[in-house]
Amino acid sequence: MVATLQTVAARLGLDPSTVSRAFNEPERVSLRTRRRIAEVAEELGYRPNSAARALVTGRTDTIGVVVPDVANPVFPEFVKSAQAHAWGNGQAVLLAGTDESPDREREIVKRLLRQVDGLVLCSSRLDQEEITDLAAQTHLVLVNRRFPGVSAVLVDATDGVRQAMEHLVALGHRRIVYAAGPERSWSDAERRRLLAQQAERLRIDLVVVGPFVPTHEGGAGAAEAVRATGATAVVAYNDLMALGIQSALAVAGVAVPDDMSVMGVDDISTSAISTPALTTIRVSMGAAGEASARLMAEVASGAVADPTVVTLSTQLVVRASTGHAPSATSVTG
Amino acid sequence: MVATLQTVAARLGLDPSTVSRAFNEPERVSLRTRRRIAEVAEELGYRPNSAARALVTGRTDTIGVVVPDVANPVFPEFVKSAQAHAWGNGQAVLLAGTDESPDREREIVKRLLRQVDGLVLCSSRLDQEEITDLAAQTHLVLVNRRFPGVSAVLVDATDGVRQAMEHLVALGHRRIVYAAGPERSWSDAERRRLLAQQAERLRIDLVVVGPFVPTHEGGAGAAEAVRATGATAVVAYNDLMALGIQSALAVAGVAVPDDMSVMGVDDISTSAISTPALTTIRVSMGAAGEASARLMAEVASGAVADPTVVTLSTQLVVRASTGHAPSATSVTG
DNA sequence: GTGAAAGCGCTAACAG
DNA sequence: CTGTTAGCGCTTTCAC
Repeated sequence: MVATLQTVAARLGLDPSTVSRAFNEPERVSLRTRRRIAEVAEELGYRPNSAARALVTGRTDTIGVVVPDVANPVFPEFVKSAQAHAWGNGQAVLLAGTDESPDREREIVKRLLRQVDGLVLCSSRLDQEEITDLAAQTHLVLVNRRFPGVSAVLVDATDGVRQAMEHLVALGHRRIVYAAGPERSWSDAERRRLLAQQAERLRIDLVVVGPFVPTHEGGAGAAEAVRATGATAVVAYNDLMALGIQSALAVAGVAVPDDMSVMGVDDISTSAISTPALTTIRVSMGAAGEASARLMAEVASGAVADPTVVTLSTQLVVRASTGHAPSATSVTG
Repeated sequence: MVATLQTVAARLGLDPSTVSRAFNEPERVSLRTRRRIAEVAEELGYRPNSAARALVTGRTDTIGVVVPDVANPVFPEFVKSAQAHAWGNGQAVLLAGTDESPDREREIVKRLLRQVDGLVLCSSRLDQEEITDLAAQTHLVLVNRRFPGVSAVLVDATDGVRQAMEHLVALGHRRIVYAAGPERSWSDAERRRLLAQQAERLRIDLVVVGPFVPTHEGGAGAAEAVRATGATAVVAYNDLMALGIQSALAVAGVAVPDDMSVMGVDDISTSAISTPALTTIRVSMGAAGEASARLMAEVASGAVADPTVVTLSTQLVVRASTGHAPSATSVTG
């Protein structure tokens, strides 16, 4: 038999409402009663029933976090940070993974919708119309996707991409290939755009191959196409792919960075300890998680939620995989 | 204005209970009415209010998953699998990380207790008394910890450890060091026990150093102590530590596996692509996640929940980090 | 400073 | 097959 407010109240000859107040508006209850209540509540092991509370207040103190793939190394850091900060704001986190499937994402969002105060959607693949619809029904924070009128946490790869391209050009590369990620991804489109812009500015060739599945395997599968372009350096959609490309190149007898420089995006923990260590454009997913949680907390506090866009900057981390200049024979420029 | 059962019912001149039945016990409602309800519900965008449902049914269709560290590479796979399977069973997953702190774990459990149908506790550091208490209040599944009368998913390292020790002995190692993990960890105690047992059986020396923090940094910090033992092979509490040890040994000019063999436990994804690739005792956290979700689903279905213990076996994966025999000079046996 | 009463949205007997 | 009724545990006016 679980203790409820009524149990506690009855035990003290009080009304449930008083006990409720003792927890929610302590200043409106005399110190003496408050203490007696605290004591009995503790003794009975009273814990508030969140469903009952949610039913009357309309708030669940829970947010939903939806990511494409929980096991993809970029997300754990994001989820960890988001969870920790949400918790600090009194919110629990419902986590779900879409397996990169829009259908699944739709289904998840639909089910989660009414049991959370807000939804954080990472790299959402939903249609514009669906996003609009959703934004009307709940508080929404988009990560890695920009949408008019909706709060978002965006990674601005401008700095990182500029540094990356300048780095490669300084090393003597004149033809660079981008191994693209998921077709409908906002991040991918953004990276293409920035790379093209820098390539033009620096007057070098940029060629794109893909799309590829943004995993280690996807990268391994991309290696052949990458080589076929005749480029001396490859920038992959993310570190996982870059690592996969490195592995496949190693198997094919292509030396990194001597025959081909490799670069990723994210700076997942493995990148620092791979061989060769991977040069990468660092994205702080922890910061992204924190920002998401903060936006959600503002929303929950009932603040007038003007859509807010938080932009996180990126930075090049140079490691061994782009360490040397390309060998003379492979330079085309 | 959000649509409720009442809204839908009113629109059709029906009673809310009929609409409720249309969703929960469709066979008790005529096809015609059911269709009209479906149509209006769709049109109004009706979504059930889970708080209201939970309040009356007593079930939240949500389970809590508590892990020490969301970003620790062993857990994402676990969480992913648990979430996916729980979802398949109609349950959402509330995720929380304890930061390896018992106090935080206590606090989390306390808050989650009344908003879930059950709790999956990974590597819990709670006191025995607290576990007993908790088991009385909710459905409990322990992962990596055995406790009388409580369902659990356990990793049986027996096979893996035996294979590991035989492998090392076959390579000529006669003195092996175990770099221990967290003091209060059931897994750590278990690994010590099994290693000692095998060492005795195989008549070789086993020495233990630690405890260390079970991270890459913790491993790096352990390297010196490991060397000081004069052992020719080290088994670390987990892959993260093993990788850290490898890094630190490399810096110190100790060749792996020539001067020292290194072995971990878990087979996290990084282990396969580190240099040298890490020999490890593979633990399938995905299987553990699935098993946890299954136990929780049984519990939720109201089945008489005899405590069930699921045991997962382990297997040695040999890679380069134990590839050679120890060099002659360093063999003591 | 505390009590009384109403109701959040839904389900679960029980009637009809 | 459908309507009626009651109530889950809590918060929130409104009285006193």
